[in-house]
Amino acid sequence: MEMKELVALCKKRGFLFQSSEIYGGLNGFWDYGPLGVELKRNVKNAWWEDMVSTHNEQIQTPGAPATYEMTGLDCTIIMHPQVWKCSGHYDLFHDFMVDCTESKRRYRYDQLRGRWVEAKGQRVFILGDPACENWDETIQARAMKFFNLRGKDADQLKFDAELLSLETLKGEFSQVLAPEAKNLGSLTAPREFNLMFKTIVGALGSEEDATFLRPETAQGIFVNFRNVLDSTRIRIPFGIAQQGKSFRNEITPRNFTFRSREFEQMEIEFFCHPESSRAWYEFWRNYRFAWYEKMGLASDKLRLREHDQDELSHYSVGTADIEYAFPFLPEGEYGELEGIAHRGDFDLRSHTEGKLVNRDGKLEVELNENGKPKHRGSGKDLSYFDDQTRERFVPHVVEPSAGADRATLAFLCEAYHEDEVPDENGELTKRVSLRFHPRLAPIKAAVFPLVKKDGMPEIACEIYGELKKHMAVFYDEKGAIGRRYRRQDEIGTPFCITVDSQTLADGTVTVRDRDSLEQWRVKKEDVVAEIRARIEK
RNA sequence: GCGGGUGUAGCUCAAUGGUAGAGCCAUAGCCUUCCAAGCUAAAGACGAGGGUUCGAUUCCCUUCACCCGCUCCA
Repeated sequence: MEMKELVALCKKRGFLFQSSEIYGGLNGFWDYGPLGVELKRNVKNAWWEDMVSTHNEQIQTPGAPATYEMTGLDCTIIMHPQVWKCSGHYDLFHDFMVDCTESKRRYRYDQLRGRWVEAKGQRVFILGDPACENWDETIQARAMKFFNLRGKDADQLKFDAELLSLETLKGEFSQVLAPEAKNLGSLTAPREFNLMFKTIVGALGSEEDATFLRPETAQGIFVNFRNVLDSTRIRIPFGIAQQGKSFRNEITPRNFTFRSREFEQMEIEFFCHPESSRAWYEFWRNYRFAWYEKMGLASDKLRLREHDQDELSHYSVGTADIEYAFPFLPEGEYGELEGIAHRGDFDLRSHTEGKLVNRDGKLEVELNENGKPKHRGSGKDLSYFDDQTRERFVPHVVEPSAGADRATLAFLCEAYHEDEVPDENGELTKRVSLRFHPRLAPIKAAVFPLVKKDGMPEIACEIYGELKKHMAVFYDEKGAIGRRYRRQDEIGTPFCITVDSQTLADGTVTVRDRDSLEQWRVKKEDVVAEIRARIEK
């Protein structure tokens, strides 16, 4: 399937529109249409039901190390600015970048390193490529080339001993050779890329009142950890779930809704004893993977990828991504649906003590030049006291963090299906159907009178009314029956119910299955029970 | 943010420095007894802004969006 076809279908049938389309659109923002909103809500509801509201804390979930409790929260998008300083986002999301006007490449300012070198009476600062494996070798080779020296003349190069960050040059780049440039001074001054959306609280607010739209929902859970403990009788191990919008000022939004600037997350922060955190991490990783399979993603397009040690965030003991082979990615590549991160006690401790950094494998408060905490914590005790063991500890956190829009997009991609169906003359014609899991389908059933006479519309309307009390249903009496079936196939309606002449004789109607095209007869008063049973199956 | 490409109706495609045309889809009606049939009617577009011109969808500039590659991706 080409991504183009899916994008076209999404627009044609009202799943997704470009935001502000009549004004030309806005890069990185998308609107859900009448069917899209139902689909996405079904995805979010399935997640919430399966993870939170139908979770039974009295029974040990298969694969779980123990029984556990689940509860929820809904926190604000704008939070106290200190939240983002202690979480690390403030520092991490303020990247300074330099552009090379010669090679048209962009580099992270803090990642560029080089050495001063003198030869032929000229002193220049030569940068290595941030991706290179050996800085000294790379810089040596580039210096030889720049000064046009042969191998035997290598001793003419006089290097300063130290490998220096570009930051030490304080913006004076006229003698700098950029990593892929041939001439000196091709780098622009460092420019700030703010990945968090900034806004001002208060009508007369100034820059000092600047706040940020949250770049993740997780922090709302951490800062409310104490509130949840104190207002409920919940005991560790337990999880707090939250769904909601987050915002990241992505440099390059791309690939339909996959990387959007405004997106919705479905996150769980799971709190447990440090000693069992590894086991819980493994449980959540497998449990969440199985959920996507259960909801219909093909296992050969899904992948569970453990991050390498050097890829891990500084506070994480382990992270795994659940990835899906999106059709817009090259063959063999996968895109992230959900990350399951072991976050240790980084978050709770940061919000108590101040922003932490990893020093030789130990988390310590990051200090500023005066030896004071760089970002002060709340000072509030976020530890946990276990009455059974009389032990006090800071819980460790396992975080399954999913993208609601990415999951919705994956379900759309997976559902898209083309096949051939015989028309009324027995000739094969192309059919497009969206094979959603019935729980996710925006419309669960459609009701048709076969023809618009003999009282069939009245009976169909009656069945429609009964179904409508329980689910999203569609009624259609317009046009040929085949056309009505096709329309429902294209929006993924799993069942079509048709009133025909036999209904008038024996009170049964036909139920048609979207995928197999099979039809069977059901008493009209049993239709609601029949459809509900099949959706829940 | 850089380079290349593309913007005409919901979709596919025309034509034109002087009233923008068709097919499909969708809409309403007729007809129709199970998988996009037929007939009728009505509806629908030059991405946006500016310039040149008597007149610009067409020529020029800017901008926006999308696609591909690079960059970025907590």
